[in-house]
Amino acid sequence: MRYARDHKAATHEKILKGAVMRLKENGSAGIAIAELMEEAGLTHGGFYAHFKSRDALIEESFRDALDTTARRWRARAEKAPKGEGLAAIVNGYLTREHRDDVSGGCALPALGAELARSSTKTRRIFTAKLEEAIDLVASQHAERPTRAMREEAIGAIATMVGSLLLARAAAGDEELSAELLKAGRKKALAGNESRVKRAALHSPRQKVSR
Amino acid sequence: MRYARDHKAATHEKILKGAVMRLKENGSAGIAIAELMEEAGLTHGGFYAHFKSRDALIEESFRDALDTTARRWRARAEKAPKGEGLAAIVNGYLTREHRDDVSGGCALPALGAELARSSTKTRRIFTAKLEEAIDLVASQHAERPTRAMREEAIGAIATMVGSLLLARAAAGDEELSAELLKAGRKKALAGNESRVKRAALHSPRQKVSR
DNA sequence: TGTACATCAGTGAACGCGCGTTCACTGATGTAC
DNA sequence: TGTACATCAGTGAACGCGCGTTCACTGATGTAC
Repeated sequence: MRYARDHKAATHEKILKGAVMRLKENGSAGIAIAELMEEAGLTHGGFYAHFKSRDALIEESFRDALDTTARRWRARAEKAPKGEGLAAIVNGYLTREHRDDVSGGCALPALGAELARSSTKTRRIFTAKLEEAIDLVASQHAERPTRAMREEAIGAIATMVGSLLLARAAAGDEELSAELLKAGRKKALAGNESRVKRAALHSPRQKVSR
Repeated sequence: MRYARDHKAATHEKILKGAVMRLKENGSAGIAIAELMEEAGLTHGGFYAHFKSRDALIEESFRDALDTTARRWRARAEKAPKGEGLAAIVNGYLTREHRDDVSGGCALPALGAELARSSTKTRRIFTAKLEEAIDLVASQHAERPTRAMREEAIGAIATMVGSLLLARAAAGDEELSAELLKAGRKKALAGNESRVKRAALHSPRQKVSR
């Protein structure tokens, strides 16, 4: 072969990652094959050696974005000290940095509306990943999970996603946008005051990978 | 003139309302002029007697969607009995009916991600309307608004928008989707238990116009 | 009251551009003998 | 070890389609006289 054994897989990955960034940043309409291939250092004709069609690429991009997002939630939770997992997740999520990093950030605020109109298959992947995230957030409490804790976890996730979505839309108004992040952190963590140090609410700038 | 005095304005409105529905349902990429005009009973060429360009139509559609959304929040709050405004807003918002009515529903979960990448002008309209909604929610308490109440209102709105967004994306899994709505209602109203009858949480099916 | 002209929302053919997709071809490397 | 052939990621011209936009034209009504 002309290239190293894993050369093709690497090119596939390169194209895919570019597509994921564009997908989150501009939606599926923002994915243009020629542009994507040029960015990967190739010409547009070669695209079809890697993907069956543009639609297939988009589907794979959704899947990859959701996978990556779920993996990050897990990593963040595992890294956090016992009993402070939720605060670590929330305070790592609702930051200015995450708000300003649409292409690299969480898939849910960026893709939620498009997910709602995507294929059944893609939406099944979404619900599976969301269940993972719910379990993960619910299990941040020391005790064993209960129905009430599951409900609380769902509410916290919804609050996080909604806050980030609105904070991004309001990004032109820095003050309002910052308020959205702060109120979101407080709301997402409300109901957990007993466990969470109030101080955590005031140190949202901590370095946490997304 | 060939038509009634307000005929042109009526046609303009008809095209616009169709565009708003498509915008919320499929995003700006879902707006096709020929299709839109056909639905309005006209041929595509006539479009330019009403709008300068497709982009101008999209901008006006964003504005109209945000206006309508703000107007509805106000109407719902005014209709509600004193002291139960927040519950009325939340329980009218997080319903299956609203979840399933993307084209007719709230603009924020449907357009949030696109708003983030729209023109400065459009985003300024958004922040103004959001401020209205915040004031409205914050003023649902009997007392006079405080900073803490403003923060709580922002958190409640973020929770509502996030819940609806995720409930729509999860619509294929009816159980999970219903859980998202329910947990969202609870979370949005948390911190207001003293004022809100717990019963309100259990009657989300009430008829409330959106 | 009647006639000529101006107006203008709407028509529908035509244009042009972007973009996804196809396809014959390239050329470096691996494999068979 | 050397030669012929197969492989296949990548090239780039070409095709075709959808769609936004333009434009000359229509025809019913209002207005001027």
